[in-house]
Amino acid sequence: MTPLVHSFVAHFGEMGSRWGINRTVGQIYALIFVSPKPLCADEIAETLSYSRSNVSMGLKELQSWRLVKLRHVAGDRREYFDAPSDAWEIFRTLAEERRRREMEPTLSMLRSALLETPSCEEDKVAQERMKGMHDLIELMSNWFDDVQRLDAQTLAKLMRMGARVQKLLELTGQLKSGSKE
Amino acid sequence: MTPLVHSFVAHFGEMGSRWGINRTVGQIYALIFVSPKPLCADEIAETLSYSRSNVSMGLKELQSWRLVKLRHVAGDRREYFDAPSDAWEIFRTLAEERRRREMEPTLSMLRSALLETPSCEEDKVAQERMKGMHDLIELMSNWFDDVQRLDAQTLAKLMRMGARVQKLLELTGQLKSGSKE
DNA sequence: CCGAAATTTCAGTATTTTCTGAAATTTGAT
DNA sequence: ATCAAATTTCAGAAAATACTGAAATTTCGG
Repeated sequence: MTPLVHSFVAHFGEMGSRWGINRTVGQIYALIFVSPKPLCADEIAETLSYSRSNVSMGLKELQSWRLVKLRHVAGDRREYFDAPSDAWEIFRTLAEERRRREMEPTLSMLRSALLETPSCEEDKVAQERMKGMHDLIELMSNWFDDVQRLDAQTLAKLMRMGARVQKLLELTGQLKSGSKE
Repeated sequence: MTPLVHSFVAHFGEMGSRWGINRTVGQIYALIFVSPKPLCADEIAETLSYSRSNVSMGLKELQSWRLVKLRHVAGDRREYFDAPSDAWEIFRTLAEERRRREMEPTLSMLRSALLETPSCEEDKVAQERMKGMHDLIELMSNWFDDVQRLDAQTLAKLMRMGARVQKLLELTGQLKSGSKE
């Protein structure tokens, strides 16, 4: 590993724990991400000094997140892995997986809590707060879904506009109300 | 704790670990969030059956995330805590803190990696990938910054528009190119 | 400024998570 | 079908993290 790659890999290892993934998984991903060619488990285990079985588990985890893809090399029985190199694609995948793993379970918990009949004043207040949380998460979940469908270029354009979108919104608001009158 | 509150608290405890926070911290937050009045550390420790010192640490953590606010009750020396109940405000705070804790360190690591002179072909490829990641994170970071300044109402409107924003963008694109010709 | 009430710190323990190595299973070329 | 190469599983060891209780510190009413 070159010093450049080493510092990238180390950073992802440390960051991993702030996310839900552990150090090993973070490092494996970083290594695959910057590698010019697909890597096999043995190469990864060797480079990072982890046991073969630990790497096997890490790769399973990364596959479950759809962050790495399995490749086959002609005339080689081993499994090779590479990562999509397009940052947008990675972001989409991550957003989608997180929605599935974090937002959806929370939404369903909130929905069933909101169906309960509050048994006291305390529960009434609790439900109000939960309603606010539910509505926001649902809104964001749907938004993700919509945005997921935009192509990278449009998405980038939108982001670069940033707060200026507000101006656009005001403008269309005026057009609408203008047409009504 | 009523059964309703209990299930909410339990869910946050479990979810906590998918985030970077632990079970205790997740539960403390959930309890404060749905409580109709500010709570003091003793009440929290009692309700959740955690030691007083554990609750103290958890509250410190939540304060560092700016998810709970310290309150004082007249004629009572104890510290009471409550949580902003506006879901949008919470989302903003979280986005801001995560940017600070996750995006900024990564950006600075990437920036210094990109300043290095690549020592081999492998490093060249690595830098290309890092560049893609850097640019996306920077774009998102700036976008967060912009969006942070919009009021809740505008933000909600934007989200509800979802993918239809694209139409708006196409429209303005036409207006612009139209005015040039 | 005293002292009781409250909070924080921290060393040690408990629990959880990660990691390994050996054994079991799967895979695919012959 | 065979069997060696490759992958996976899993029980237990190692490491990291969370939690407690006692002691230290801070805080504020008097």
